Amino acid sequence: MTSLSSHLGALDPTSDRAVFRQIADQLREAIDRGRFKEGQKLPSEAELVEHYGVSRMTVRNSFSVLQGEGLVHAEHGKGVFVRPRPPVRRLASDRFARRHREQGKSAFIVEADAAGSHPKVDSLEVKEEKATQDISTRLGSVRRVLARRRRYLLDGRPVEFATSYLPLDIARGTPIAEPNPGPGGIYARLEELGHHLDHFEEEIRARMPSPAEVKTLQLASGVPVIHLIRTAYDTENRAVEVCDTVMAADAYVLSYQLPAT
Amino acid sequence: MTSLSSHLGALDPTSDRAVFRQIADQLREAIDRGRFKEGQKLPSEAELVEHYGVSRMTVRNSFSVLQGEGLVHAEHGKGVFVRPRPPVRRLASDRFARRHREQGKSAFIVEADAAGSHPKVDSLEVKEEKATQDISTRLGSVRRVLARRRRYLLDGRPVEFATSYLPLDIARGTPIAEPNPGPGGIYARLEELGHHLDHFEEEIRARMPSPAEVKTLQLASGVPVIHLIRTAYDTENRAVEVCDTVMAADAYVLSYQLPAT
DNA sequence: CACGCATACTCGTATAGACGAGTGGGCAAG
DNA sequence: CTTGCCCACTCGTCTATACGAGTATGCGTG
Repeated sequence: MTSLSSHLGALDPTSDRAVFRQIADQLREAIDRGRFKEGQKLPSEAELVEHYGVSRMTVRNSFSVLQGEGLVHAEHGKGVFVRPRPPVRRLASDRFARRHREQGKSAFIVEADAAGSHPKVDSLEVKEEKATQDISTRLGSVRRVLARRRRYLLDGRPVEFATSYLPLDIARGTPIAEPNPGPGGIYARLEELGHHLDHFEEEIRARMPSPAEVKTLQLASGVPVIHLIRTAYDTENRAVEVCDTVMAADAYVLSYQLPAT
Repeated sequence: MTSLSSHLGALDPTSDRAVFRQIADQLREAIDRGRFKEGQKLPSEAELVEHYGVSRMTVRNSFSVLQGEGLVHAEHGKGVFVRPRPPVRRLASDRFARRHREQGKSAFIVEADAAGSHPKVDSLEVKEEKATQDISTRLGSVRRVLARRRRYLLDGRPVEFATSYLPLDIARGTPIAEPNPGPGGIYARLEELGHHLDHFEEEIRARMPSPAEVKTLQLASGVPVIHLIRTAYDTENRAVEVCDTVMAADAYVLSYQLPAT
């Protein structure tokens, strides 16, 4: 009677449920019940092979099910672990209100500092480029745009990758085209330039990440991304900026406040 | 020279990239380039085994990578197909505005009809039950609640599963406790009962579905869910309803309009 | 023509074995 | 004691094989 028996039961050979699914079910239930806690190591493949009397590929198949669900992750040479739920970043719908634009630091830095995290922004890239069909449509048929790319990290972990697109006639030759646009970010600069912001429109999708996104955000398998596309409109109802953001879904909760009118 | 060669290249034995990843890469690229179109069948496992000269498990491993990315799905006895992007349902942030509450039919039915789809609502369940810790907190420490559960289908496909929770002192004995609450839905009834709605708060998360959610929403592998929790507040700032919604992420785009003030 | 069956092709499940590579601990040499 | 190597244990990759089960097609029988 190994210690595994206390957490995991036996297989039901009469069940028509596949063996690897039964094993995955038992592991999932043990995790849900807290028998295996966050960050804790699950039994090794070899141990499960012995416990259940199945082949190694069957056990690996079970693990791959749980990986796909985002419940566990494997580390080469170490073991398979219950995936810890990282602290989430809450994005409130008023995060672009003017009153948050006073300070010199970016909203991301200020907010993360307040939450006791160590924020960082890297892979800054600012360049002019051809607009994609989608961006062009959103900005009102512009051909070329200024693209500002940056990646946000929290405590060393990349959590978000964002690109802002602005029409060249607005951004060229202004602080917006500088790597550091100054206090209050590009929205403060836009208003200084006479483009008074009226409202934002945000589109939200969720999907599995592309291989490139997995790399950039160092995503574990089984973690989707939230894809947010924000368009900023000025008081003349002209789209002055489109911000395309891809976030690690396990690190974010988006929050919106809506009037009931 | 089989027809596969026109779409798929050869393996690079000198690469340190795993063979199954190289195969997945080639298939992914062929799909991205449109060489395999939506709904189209990919080469069978046996064909790829022959084309690449690898074992069947290696080919299956490639397919499982693409399945995890939500790019393809397998059908037993038929083949592996490029997963079609279903038509998405766009949820606008003004979808609960009073002006949309006039008609007799539910917002879901009206909207889907307008889009030319065939909507359906099923698995209606209305019952009193004990509030979970989370729901109780959101509703302001209530012990028991009225729960209204329903599932939404579009053209026969389940796309959304929602549960509304209301405090018993508000809902008991009212049309809200009936399976069909009448024109304008429960928000119209709440206002008739004197609970004038002031604003909503929506929390959005994305994650991989639980096995139960996979079953209820008939989700293909590699499709995340959007988890939306909406709280409705009346003019006295009391939470009068919490609606917990799980949506198939490939069927939805959420859209929010935000003031820039 | 209609039905039913055989068959071939598809993916699903499972076994057994082999070697590679990352990790960490213990032991021996310096 | 410190350094460095070896070894045991971990997961990663790949092969070869077997049988099961769902699907589609064609052919022969009635």
